[in-house]
Amino acid sequence: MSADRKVVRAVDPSQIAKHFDPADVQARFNERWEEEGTYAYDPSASREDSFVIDTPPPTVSGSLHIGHVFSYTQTDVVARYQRMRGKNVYYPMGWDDNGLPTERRVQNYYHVRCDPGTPYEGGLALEAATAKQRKGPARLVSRKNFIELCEVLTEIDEQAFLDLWQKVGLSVDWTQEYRTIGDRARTLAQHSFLDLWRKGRVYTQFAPTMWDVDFQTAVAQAEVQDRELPGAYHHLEFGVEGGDESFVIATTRPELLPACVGVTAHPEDERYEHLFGRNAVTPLFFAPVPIFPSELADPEKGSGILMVCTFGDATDVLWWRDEGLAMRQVLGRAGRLMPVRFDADGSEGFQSLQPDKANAFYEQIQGKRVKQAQAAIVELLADPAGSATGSRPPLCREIEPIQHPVKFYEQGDTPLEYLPTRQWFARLLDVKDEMLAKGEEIQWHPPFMHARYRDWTENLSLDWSISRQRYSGVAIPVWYPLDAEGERDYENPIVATEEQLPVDPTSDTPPGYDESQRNQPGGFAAETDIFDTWFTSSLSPQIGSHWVLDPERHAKLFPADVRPQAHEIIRTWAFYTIAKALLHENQIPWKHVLVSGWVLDPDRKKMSKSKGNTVTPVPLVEKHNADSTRYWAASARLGVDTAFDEGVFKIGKRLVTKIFNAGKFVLSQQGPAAPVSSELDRAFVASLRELAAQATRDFDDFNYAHVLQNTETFFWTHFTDTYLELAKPRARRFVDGECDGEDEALACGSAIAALRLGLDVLLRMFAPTLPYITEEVWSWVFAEEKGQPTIHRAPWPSEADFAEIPAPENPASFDLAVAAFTAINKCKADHEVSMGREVERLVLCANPATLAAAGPVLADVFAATRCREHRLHEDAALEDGVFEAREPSFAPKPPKR
RNA sequence: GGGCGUGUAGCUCAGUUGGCUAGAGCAUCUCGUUUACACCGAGAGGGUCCGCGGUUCGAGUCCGUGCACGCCCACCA
Repeated sequence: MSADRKVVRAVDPSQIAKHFDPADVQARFNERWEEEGTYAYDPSASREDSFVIDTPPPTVSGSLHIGHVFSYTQTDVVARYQRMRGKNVYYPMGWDDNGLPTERRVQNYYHVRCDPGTPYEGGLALEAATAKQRKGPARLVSRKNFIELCEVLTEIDEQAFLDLWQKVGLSVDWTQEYRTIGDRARTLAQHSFLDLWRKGRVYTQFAPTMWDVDFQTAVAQAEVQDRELPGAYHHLEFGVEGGDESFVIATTRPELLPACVGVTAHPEDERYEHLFGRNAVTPLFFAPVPIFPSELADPEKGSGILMVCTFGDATDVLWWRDEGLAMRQVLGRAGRLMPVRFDADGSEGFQSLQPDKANAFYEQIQGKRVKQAQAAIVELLADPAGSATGSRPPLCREIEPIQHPVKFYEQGDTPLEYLPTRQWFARLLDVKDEMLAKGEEIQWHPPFMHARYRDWTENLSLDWSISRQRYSGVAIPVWYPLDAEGERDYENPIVATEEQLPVDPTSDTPPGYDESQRNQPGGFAAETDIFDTWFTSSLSPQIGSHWVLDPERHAKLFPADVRPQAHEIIRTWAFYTIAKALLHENQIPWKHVLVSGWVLDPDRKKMSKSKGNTVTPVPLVEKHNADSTRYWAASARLGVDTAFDEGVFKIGKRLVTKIFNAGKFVLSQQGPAAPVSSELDRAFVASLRELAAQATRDFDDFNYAHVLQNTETFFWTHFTDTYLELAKPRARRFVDGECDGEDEALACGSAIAALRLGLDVLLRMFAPTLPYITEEVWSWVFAEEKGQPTIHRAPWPSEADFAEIPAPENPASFDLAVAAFTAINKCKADHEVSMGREVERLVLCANPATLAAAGPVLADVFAATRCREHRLHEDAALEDGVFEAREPSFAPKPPKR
């Protein structure tokens, strides 16, 4: 070897820990990454050079779930890839800490209820309620105290999430943290409202709305879900005014009988045709109500004729509106039957042909909740005195149990009711077509998720109800003028000015008024409602970009590149975010939606607290390590639900250990610095190059799982099990003192260079998924050698890594070497000798073409298998590329030292 | 009731545009251990690719149909 040849810088393996210690490595690098701002967004970079992520702000009041780790890690893998591609990655974290879920958690945690009538108590600090306290009535606290409790608890909850994110190594830029209850989010949500108001996109209306009687608030169509519940048909006999006819209706809600305002059947139903235009008489309350035909009545269902109430369901609302029926509201906002009076002329809304009897009956159900009222009215219906036709009891047939879908607020426990209330709405029905067009412009991953959005949008039937009668949230920036009688003028609300934002109408004064005029006739009154929490979170891209607060920044961050999210909230979060971007700026909010799948329990059932099959993430991440956990998450493709399998964590752990050991071996090889020149090395590099190209294509399509799988397979089968073993003897020649000639030096140097290139490229390909082990191995040599202190800012492998290296003479060289290597290993296994055992001699057989083609790499094979003497034998019967090792004789087992 | 997805080895999953003599890991069995790694290595066994029908020279892959499971949605009589 010539004297001027440089020797590669190698690590001393004794300086490296015997085993990989994840806890130490995680702590060390988390600190360093934060110090060095490894993941910081650079606001000066151009839009084209940036990659913008609209991170889902987790609902902090929800419990930590293994699904969080799963989906957020998947996004992080994409973020890390883009960063290595040289993109300036904007990767923020927001906390969704306003809205009903927060309130519900506060109510449960402290066992309190908000009561706006209770006076404020300064310095109120509560502990989590004890089991004993929970048995008693909830403590009433003022609105202000309640909101303060929300603040305190969400901060605790946010810390738990933050800890988890750091435990799994999310490469979030923590300087870009936001809260949906924070000032910026408030300002922008209120600005959104102002903009929509100016554009005529929001309006207020008194109308029947879906109402949760426990939370006592309106809810939107998107937050409603059906639950299959047992119910029962009750068959009630109705009379007909001015005759002795009767008919029987079937109802599942007999308690709404006093609210009956009409009766309907299908127009072509011969049984009831003759009744249209006449009045029916209700049992118990003797209310005369019109009988009208409707296409919506199904002759097959129940008895084919049914009662219309204010309001039993959405169809009742339609009939009530279309037929101009009376309003007889019996159900109050708290879900109890309100006091009402029946009289002969209906002057108070409740007409009855026999008011005394009607009132007597009603008194028995008044004040009861829906379920109790139902039980009570069933008893009353057995009383012949309540009959509208004669002396038979009006409940005329056995109660028939059924299972039927009932609407619930998705966070609620009691069925929803339709109550007439005043609400704010955003007009979405008239932009359906534009919404659908925007959906086409967005790339959905996987593509079938687009159908979820399209179906929901096409079937939208109500405008978006954006007001909530709650406390923790962003205030609707509106006041109402009061007339001389002190009545609110809802037609002419006073909307806040941009300069006032963020504004709280309950303490701030509307423009042109004086605080002394609050709640005075001729003065003003505050809107006390808050926004639906989605009204704020649908602005997450704009909250990140600062929107109107910083137009220059907004231009660089909006629209975002990707929105990662779960599929069950396509109809809410994705849908509303698209709506906002459309209505405000006629834009799409992001170019790609990445829809993650779910983690199912091992029996492929959805995990839920009630089933007790949830997995708590923190102990799991601690038991395995961050990289293994990330390996598990990144193994699942987008949109695919995965059964939870702890075995996958173990495989990840094994991979991490292997990377550690392979890295230690490769980087401790000392030898001449030389280019990759030997045929086997060139063939190995050629396959590595192909792997990298494929991985880049996959990653550009967000197919991180494919990249991981292919890289892992390559690492194991092409690198550690084969190439590393085949190149090992040659790489060691220098240390073994067998590198005297120039050719030997070049061959040794070639092996070391190719091993290092293999490790270097594979580390970078693993880096997005396994940030800790790759950073650790990177830090031993590459960080200094390449002048890049962190692998997470190193360039993603590209053609540039391979440009200097000549293509192999024969592209099949690598596979041929492996085939020969495998044949000799199999021979050793068949003879039950160790892989390391020396072979005195053997005969390697293959067909003539194969043998000839493998010529240039066989020396490495014989060296790796420790064959001292060998003979090649042409056997034309063997297929191309197949080797067999025959007639071996093995050296004696060396004595144990 | 409508829409979408899934169904491949005992388990968890890959299988691009139809070329498969169907793969990987785990688990099982056999063998092997001084020098990167027992958190290891070599080898073996294991499958009517959910059923049925069709298109094709050829189907795990495309079409039709049925079944099972899951999810989303739907007008509570």
